Amino acid sequence: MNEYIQSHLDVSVDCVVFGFHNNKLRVLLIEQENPSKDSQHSRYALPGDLVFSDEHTNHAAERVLFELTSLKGIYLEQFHTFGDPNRVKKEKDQEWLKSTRKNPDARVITIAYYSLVKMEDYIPSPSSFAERAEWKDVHDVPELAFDHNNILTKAIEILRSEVSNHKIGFELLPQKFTLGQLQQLYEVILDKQLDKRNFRKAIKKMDTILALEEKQKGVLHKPAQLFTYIGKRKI
Amino acid sequence: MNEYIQSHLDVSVDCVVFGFHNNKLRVLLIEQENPSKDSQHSRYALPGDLVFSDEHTNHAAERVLFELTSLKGIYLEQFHTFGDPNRVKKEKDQEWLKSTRKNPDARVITIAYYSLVKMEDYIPSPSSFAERAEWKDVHDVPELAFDHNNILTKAIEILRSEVSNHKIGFELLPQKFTLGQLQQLYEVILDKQLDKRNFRKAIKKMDTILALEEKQKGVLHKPAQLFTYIGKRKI
DNA sequence: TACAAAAGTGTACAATAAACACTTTTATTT
DNA sequence: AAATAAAAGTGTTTATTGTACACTTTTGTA
Repeated sequence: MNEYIQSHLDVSVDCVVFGFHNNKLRVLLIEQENPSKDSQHSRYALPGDLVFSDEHTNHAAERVLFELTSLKGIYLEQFHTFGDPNRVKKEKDQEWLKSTRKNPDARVITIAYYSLVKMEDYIPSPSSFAERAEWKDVHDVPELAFDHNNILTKAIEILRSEVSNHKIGFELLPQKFTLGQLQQLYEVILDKQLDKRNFRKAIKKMDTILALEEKQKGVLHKPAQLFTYIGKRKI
Repeated sequence: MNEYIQSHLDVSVDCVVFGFHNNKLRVLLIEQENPSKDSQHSRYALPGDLVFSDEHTNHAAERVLFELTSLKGIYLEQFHTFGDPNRVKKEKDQEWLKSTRKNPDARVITIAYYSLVKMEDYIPSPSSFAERAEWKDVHDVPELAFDHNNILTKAIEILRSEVSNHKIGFELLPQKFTLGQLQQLYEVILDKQLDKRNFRKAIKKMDTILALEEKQKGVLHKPAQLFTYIGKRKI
């Protein structure tokens, strides 16, 4: 029988949390506390940390997100596990790990989760090793720690395919929204223009979108009717 | 900062390998070697084992499958990671682990992979702790070790949705196949009847299916034209 | 030569997707 | 009060795709 070298193998979770504001798709990043207090070395990362040995990985994702950003009770959906043995071996990664992890040399397998949140409802505030927690435009994401740029890319891919099927997306908007807002959200996520009439036809056919007896106020044009999403939350 | 209790957390891979024969969808199972040599206690499982600390998890899946079944060079696609801390804590699971693992009490997170193979090309033969390796009809799968019945269920779900989109499936058939065989395969996987004319219309529209200048031989009815799949292998 | 077994083939109808332009309503400005 | 700006709101036509449906052909065997 083989001998399994199991020392120094850790498991983490990373969370890709999407929001939408000012017509931009945003992702929640933290700035990792700078061990040497040399601000040159602090950098952005997805919120993520090690899984406790006795907790469900799904629970770990929720807990870690809360610990780093104070966002509470966010449902996260697992989408991929990243298992490259060298995914945390870059020099900068090692430097940071040495100052924070018990076994900085350990190889880390990470399970990635994603979520969509209404930015109005969740104001992140940093804690634990996060110096800052902030929403960044997905088009304006800097180089991230570890392989987090990869993870984000894969999350966006999945977000797009789910939005195309009208499975998710409403979670990013306020409870009451206009069809114009919903279309803009779709256009930003899918990165293409959609036909207004066809879009509205499709949305109105869905039985999970309810027209309210209420109109937009305080806009300098014809006020739009408000709608709400009454389907079961998928994300 | 939290103290991470990282002792006794292992990571494994489990492989769901599908085959097709005699008009049945089959899955490759191993029979775990019986530690007490009391044949009452041996049982079926998906091929799976711990990941080495320095190997890519994708590589681990391929290696483990080879070690347990001798199937070589099979591309496996990751589909889900199972992270319940109690997924190997049933009495029977513990009993088996005690006789084979260095840290039998360790919680084990498993990354599940699936693959489709031509049964004609791959004849499994057991090794390592596998007493036997055999193809079982998916409708006739016994109670499996750990949470492997769950894992299999999820794999079948994914297989169905990919086959519905004509993304995969051809990998289960011999290199040269008839449209009748392909339709039967689809019907078995999707568990529903398909219309022959509509099915053929759809398949012939695909540019990855090539009609050969060759006919079936030795059948006691009108021999069918043979086709082949020339698309890139997805699985 | 007739029988069994599966191969092979087309059309009509329904549903869905895609292209496309003008009128309406409100708040603000002059 | 009238003109303007800004986005809301609304239908029809055409193309594409999906679905339902039944008979003839070809081979090997009896």
